[in-house]
Amino acid sequence: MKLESLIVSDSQKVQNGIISKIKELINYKNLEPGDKLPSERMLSERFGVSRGNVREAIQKLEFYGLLKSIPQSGTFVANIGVVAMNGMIDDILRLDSPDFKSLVETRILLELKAVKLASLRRTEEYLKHIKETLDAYEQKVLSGEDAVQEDLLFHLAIAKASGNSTLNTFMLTITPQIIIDFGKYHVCDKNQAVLAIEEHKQIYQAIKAQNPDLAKQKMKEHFNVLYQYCYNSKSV
Amino acid sequence: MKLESLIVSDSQKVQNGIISKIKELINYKNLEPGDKLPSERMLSERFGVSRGNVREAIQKLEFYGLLKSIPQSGTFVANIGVVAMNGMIDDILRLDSPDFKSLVETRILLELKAVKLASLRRTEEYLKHIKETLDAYEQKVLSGEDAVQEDLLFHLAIAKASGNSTLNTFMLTITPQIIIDFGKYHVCDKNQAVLAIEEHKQIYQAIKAQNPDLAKQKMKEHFNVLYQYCYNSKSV
DNA sequence: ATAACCAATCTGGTTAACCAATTTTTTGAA
DNA sequence: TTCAAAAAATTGGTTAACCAGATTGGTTAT
Repeated sequence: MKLESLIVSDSQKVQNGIISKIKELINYKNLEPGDKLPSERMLSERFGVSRGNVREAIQKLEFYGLLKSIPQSGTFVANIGVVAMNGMIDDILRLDSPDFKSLVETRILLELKAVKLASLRRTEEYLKHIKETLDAYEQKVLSGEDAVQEDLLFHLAIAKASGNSTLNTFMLTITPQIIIDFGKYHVCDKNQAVLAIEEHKQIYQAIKAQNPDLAKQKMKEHFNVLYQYCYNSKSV
Repeated sequence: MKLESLIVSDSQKVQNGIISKIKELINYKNLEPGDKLPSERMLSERFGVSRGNVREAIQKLEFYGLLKSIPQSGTFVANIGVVAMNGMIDDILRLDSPDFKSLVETRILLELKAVKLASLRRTEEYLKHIKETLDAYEQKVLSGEDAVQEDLLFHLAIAKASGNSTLNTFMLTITPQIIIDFGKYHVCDKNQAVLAIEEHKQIYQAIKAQNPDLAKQKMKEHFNVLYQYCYNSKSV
């Protein structure tokens, strides 16, 4: 699954259509966990679409854990009942494109947790990595250059140090979209970049000192501009 | 991106190899944002792999916002500098398979936020949907049947009511894996399922009353068994 | 009657050929 | 010499043919 591209393309629509058809088929045939789906070829013929389209739809459902393809054998309904199957497919079909507000809101949630965990769990190696990204950011800003990338890498380094692989993955997922929107809305200016150097340093020091509450507090302050931008208030 | 399958397959390895090669190429040729990558055919020949493999690798990097393919034109480096590009590709290559602990830890984080947001933002329609899943769960448990699915749908209904599409997507992403692991470790027994009915009702009432703090508190209590399981302590 | 075996068939996965749109090069008239 | 128009080459996307392994049903030897 992708955290879909923001534009709902035509192929997206046909894919959703196929997913709906597969859902109907599972209900109609009363397929239960472990049952085999008709072959890709049969599905493509029955639905009147190409086999590639069917494969894409199956892969998407496989990503969400609803189906399981086994080579040279078939595609099987995962170990999940028809009720949850229906509910989740409906959810998947109605997945909204992520809006900027929800992206930022979620980013803040993830980062505040990540910085706490990083404070508790950081190894010397990860701490060193954070320090490197910190220095790189400072150097870039002080030389007057744009440092959006280095800022990003500092935050990703913290996520990596959190020791939570799921958190890290999610951060990697939303970061590119955040960057794109940041560029679009011109959130960062030079002045803020200079101020952020000190904020970054304080966050780093708190992580180094293994003080999770302080680290979270400093990260919160660092995000104030984002809060303002999205909610027009200092706290949520 | 997928939140990769837990087994690192062979094709996974060759894909990571190709991603590494693409990274080296970008560095070697000093490609900057907007520059065009060599065509898929040239890359497949240069790397000695099939064009399909190259396409997969490109699509993965496209998912993380690092590349952008334009039909009948070419594949381009996204509007992100070489520094962030290198850092993010390294992160992507080193992405760990999500372990159960990090999944649960992240799930709790997401749900506690979701239940607060749902309390604040729930519409009558979403509230009704939550109520439906609540009743379905109760009925299933009281009739002595397994109700893992209905439990899941209750939690997903709350995520949907949070009004945060990114949060909702992430919940959908980790839920299947949680279910699989739950089944594996036999976390839920009949007794807990009955107790959970009351907990669900209290959560629902708090959301209905638009009391975010109470809702979060009740959700926290509901998760106590998970905390115990993962940390051997009642709170984190 | 049963178990072992084998070949025909069916499966998802992979590869190569094809397509339409785009870009680049060529061409020829002004 | 210039520039527009057309043709050739290149692009990512799509489709159809092919592959190796799993399944299945029938057959045969025990």
